[in-house]
Amino acid sequence: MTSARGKRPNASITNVAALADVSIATVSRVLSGRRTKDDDIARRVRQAAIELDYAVNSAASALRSDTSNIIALSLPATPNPLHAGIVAAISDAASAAGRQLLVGTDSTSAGQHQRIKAFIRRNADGIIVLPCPRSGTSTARGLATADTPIIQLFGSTNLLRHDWISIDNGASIELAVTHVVERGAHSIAYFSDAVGSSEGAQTLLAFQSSLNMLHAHADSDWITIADGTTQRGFADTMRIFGDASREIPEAIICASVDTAIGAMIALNQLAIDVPNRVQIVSLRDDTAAATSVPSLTAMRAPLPQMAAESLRLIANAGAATSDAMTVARLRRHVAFPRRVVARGSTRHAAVA
Amino acid sequence: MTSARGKRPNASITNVAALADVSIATVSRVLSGRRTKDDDIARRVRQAAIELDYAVNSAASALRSDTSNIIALSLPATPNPLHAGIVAAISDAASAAGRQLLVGTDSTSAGQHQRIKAFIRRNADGIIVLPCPRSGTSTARGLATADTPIIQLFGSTNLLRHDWISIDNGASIELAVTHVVERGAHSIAYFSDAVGSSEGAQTLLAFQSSLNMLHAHADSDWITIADGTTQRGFADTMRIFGDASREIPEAIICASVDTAIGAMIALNQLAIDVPNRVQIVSLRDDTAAATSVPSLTAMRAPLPQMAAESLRLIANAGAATSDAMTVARLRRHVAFPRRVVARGSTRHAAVA
DNA sequence: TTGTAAGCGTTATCAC
DNA sequence: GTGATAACGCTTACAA
Repeated sequence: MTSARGKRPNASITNVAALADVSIATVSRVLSGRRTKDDDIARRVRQAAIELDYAVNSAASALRSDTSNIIALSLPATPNPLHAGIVAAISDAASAAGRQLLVGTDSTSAGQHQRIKAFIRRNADGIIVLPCPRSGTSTARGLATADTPIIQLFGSTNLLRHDWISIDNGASIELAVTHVVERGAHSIAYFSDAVGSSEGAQTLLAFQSSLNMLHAHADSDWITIADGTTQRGFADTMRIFGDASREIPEAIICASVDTAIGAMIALNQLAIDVPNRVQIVSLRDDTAAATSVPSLTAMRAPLPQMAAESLRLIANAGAATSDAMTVARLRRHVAFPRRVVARGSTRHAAVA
Repeated sequence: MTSARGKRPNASITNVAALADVSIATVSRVLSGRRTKDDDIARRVRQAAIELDYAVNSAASALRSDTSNIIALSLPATPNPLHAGIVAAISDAASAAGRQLLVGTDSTSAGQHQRIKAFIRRNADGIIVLPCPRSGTSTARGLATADTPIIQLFGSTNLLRHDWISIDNGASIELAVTHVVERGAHSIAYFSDAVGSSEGAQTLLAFQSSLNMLHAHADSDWITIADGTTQRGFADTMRIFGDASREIPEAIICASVDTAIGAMIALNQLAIDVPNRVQIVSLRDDTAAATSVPSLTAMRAPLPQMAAESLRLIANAGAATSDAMTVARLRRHVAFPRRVVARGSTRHAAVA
């Protein structure tokens, strides 16, 4: 029955001002950091705020100052396992910047367009969009005039006509090839998945040129293009490694974790040692990679960096528009390579 | 260069009132549905709103009416593939109820506690919490007094002392057993994962009692408890099905998709037909289940229903508290069984 | 540096 | 049922 228990649910700035014996303007200035001095007044205000368990009313703050401290994220509704990591990374970055995260999912680009407009109405500080597949250019038009910064995250082409943060697939596979070559592999198989023509072709090209650059080679039938299933990895591996009379590659690069695990099961059946006889790298990562035996070396998108960069672009966009106004701003494009997470399916790096 | 291009970015209720030649109070009433008549005035107001591309300023609305139209969701930061589906389901349900979704991720229950307090400060209409593993009871205490409804979603125990929506594991496995028995299986293997003692034990018990009830049986070494990896499914299946001199089960129930796929690869190696000789069901679903060959019958949590129920509980909580006030409200617990998604690894249902 | 006071756009209250 | 008007809690000129 102490007074602490019956704490008033929502104290307002007026209560704090009264308790600290200053004006509400001073309270606002101290708590928002617009008043830098750390004297007795500042201390009294902060003390009063703590005592009353005060926190600014975000609705009032948003109404008056026209800034919501909200970052919005539009996702495709298709439950992609990567989405969970993306949401977590952006949530973290937003929290670090003192902002909250509004999320919406839609299954069509038209729905996504509506969603983005709703975000703009909410006066979000910035909007991050993972475009739905085959999102038409229609998405871009109606949003061009809005002054809320919009960032496209991922996607194989710049569907929205805005700043774009994506994955550098060419650099990623070059890193994968480098990883196994540095660990002693001279011959490499590549189990590609047949993602959209341009992206898949580009990655394949980068694989070939990485081989040349690093003096490694691949027989033509070591490069297969199919789905990303476990069975496919198993079948391709059985075919390529099952014939004892032929040369076998010293490493496999797989487009998916499932394919890599299928390959590992097949190699285990054939009594071919991983990683000493054959090394395996997956271009994607997920929880199964860490739990397999041996654990699977895999690449992952640097989500925290990509999220931080998104927020940085959003923050800068505000400055840019106030400067350039009606002049069309340059669209920025930042592409990150995936990072290698070294695990048990590749060897320790050779000491030169 | 039409006037449409230069459309004023944010028209306010005053502009709409002027254009419709009514008072702002009437505009508010018409657009918020508090005025039911559909006469000329209502039409004029709606027309004017469309013409000006007007949408209410949510900050002002939230400030004045003390209701934010925001649902908040707190997730563990660990990137669980299920999270993507959960976010999508809740986003859909929230959109259907005219609300937006605020999301925060945290890796500790302490962080989650802070997050929830921030959501309460944002004046969220309701908060949905997926508790972090081993979240202590500390999470519950400080939040008990808040009148913002809080719902726990998933989790194996009611960590928060609030309404709770979860999965009925016993009913789920009973449905799985029924599914294969109805399709002709009399003997069933179970590849369990060793999730937390209570939940795992409970599911195992339900498996046994389902067998009894449906007159099916399982040899004791057909029930294995291990991790959920593909390799484990492969190894267990090779062991149980590889000895031609022994009886083999007519169905396998697997705790994970990966394990089920490992089993399917093994059966394929052993030239045992799926689904005609052996049927397979996974207790979880993911994208790999649909793409395997044959595709994998799997169970999934009814996320749309669970999300809708969450919002229903939140909506009702408002009514309940205004009635009961200081009286401790009864905590509600709703448990949904997973649903079977029938695919190619089980047969067509036998016609009785 | 501080306090005073004017709004931000909406909904609630009150007369009519 | 409608319209004038007062609030909601905060930020920000502007005056002291």
